Amino acid sequence: MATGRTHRPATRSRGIPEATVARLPLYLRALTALSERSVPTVSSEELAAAAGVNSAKLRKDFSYLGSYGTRGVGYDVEYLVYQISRELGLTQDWPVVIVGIGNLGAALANYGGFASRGFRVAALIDADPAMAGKPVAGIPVQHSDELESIIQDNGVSIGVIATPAGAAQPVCDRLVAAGVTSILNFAPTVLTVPDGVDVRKVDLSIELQILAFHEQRKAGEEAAAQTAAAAPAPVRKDSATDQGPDGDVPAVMPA
Amino acid sequence: MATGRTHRPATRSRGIPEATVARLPLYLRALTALSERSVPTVSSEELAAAAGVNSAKLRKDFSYLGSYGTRGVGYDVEYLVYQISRELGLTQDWPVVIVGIGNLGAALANYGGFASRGFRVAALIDADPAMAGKPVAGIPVQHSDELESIIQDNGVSIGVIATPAGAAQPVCDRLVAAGVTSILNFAPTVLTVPDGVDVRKVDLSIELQILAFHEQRKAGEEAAAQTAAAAPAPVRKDSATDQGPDGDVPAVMPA
DNA sequence: ATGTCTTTGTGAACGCGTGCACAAAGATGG
DNA sequence: CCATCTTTGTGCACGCGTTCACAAAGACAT
Repeated sequence: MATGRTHRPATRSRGIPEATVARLPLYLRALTALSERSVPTVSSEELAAAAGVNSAKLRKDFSYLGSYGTRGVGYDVEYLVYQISRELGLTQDWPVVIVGIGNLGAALANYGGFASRGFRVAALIDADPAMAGKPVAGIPVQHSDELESIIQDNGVSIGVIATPAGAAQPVCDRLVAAGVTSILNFAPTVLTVPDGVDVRKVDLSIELQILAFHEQRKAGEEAAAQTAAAAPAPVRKDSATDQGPDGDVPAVMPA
Repeated sequence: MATGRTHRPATRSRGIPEATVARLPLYLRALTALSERSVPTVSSEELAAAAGVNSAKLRKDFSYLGSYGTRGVGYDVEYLVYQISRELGLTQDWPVVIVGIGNLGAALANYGGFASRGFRVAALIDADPAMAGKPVAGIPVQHSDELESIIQDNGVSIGVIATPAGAAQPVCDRLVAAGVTSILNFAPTVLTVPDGVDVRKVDLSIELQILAFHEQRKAGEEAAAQTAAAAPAPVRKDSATDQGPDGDVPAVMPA
């Protein structure tokens, strides 16, 4: 999972559990595919398989939205698409700004999945004056000086941060001060925001590290002890005898 | 959170809870920053603040790894960096292939966070023959025909999929058949893999939709009923009286 | 109209994750 | 060597999320 919500202790928003909200876009995507194939109805079992979840979980998720199914038949695809879209707030248009137009920012600007779901890239913003005016994905990049006016003129409430780590917090502060209340953060930093502002984080490096953990387990399930002995472990600092430079003695659990 | 693990029912890997594993990279990043500033020790309170988590949670997380702290003092930064790195499997080199060198794939290839953590981009692979040989991030792109041999020659066990949605499952199948057992998927699709293969998913569109949900709640906490009445809701299919085309009558809960 | 069959919606049990609160451990000063 | 102070490590309770299993509801055939 490349994401982690920034605290918010599972604030069950109006009775819909956070875990359910996180799955709704998944259902929506599967339903949209069915809709394009003109499939009229779908059972919880089929839809769950398409979304990669347990069917009981899916039914419970939908039960939080209301009773939208028909027993013995299933769910009306079009109707459900509309209900989920409305619940997620996708029936309205969300102007979004992307700050930091490097490789990743450019990739995001070109990403088609935004426009198709009610998200509109209102502006691309970068701190580099040389970038200003250059079109990326058909939109001219604007300089960060104009950040505040862009936010206010377009009524932007969602900001995407794709800057280097060091610039993320200052940019975040300016976005929030200008009126942004939801932030998607791609910079590898912990952002501090006031109450009432939502932050979601996408961290590519963390995802890989989690994969590496499981990979290591799979690979070294039998040869684990061997590698542990071979790797040079830093000596644990013992405050009483701490005078020489760090040695190469492998750390062993003291008795 | 831009990620969601693909089932694996919280498989507590060797006693370390999945939730803890997901936080270890966060601690590691904070610790690395401290290490660069030559800070010798850190308390759970300080480190927790830097990582953006509760200090009790942090201590419990570390307790799964062992007793690496000193009461009254805190944790030795260098020692802890090593222990977490080892636990995550970052003391060894992980060759990684990136498949699909579009905007996103190129951004990933250029992303510095990989190399700095023991991940090495072994190859860039794309299906477009016109891309073959073109250098991206200093690495020449190779054609998908060579996917299997690249995987095997380099002993790659982690693959990153940054292709369009339609190509993701076939690419995934080929990766798995060639020996890859961990996949980081950026394509907006549910991947089906055999047991023993880990899949993590990063979905930009889903993250934005979750933000939109909370944004909508914040914005329309008082004007909710109003917008619901204004939006044109598709009529619910009533199987008994289903003859005309869809009307515009707002759907209302039947008595 | 009645019976059968399918599929939903949900009550209930269970397990994981979180956070409190405190005892144990060690450092530090006199 | 003893007292005090800091900080870790963890037992415990609570709440969220998941899953099972089944009753209720409706479609459909006869």
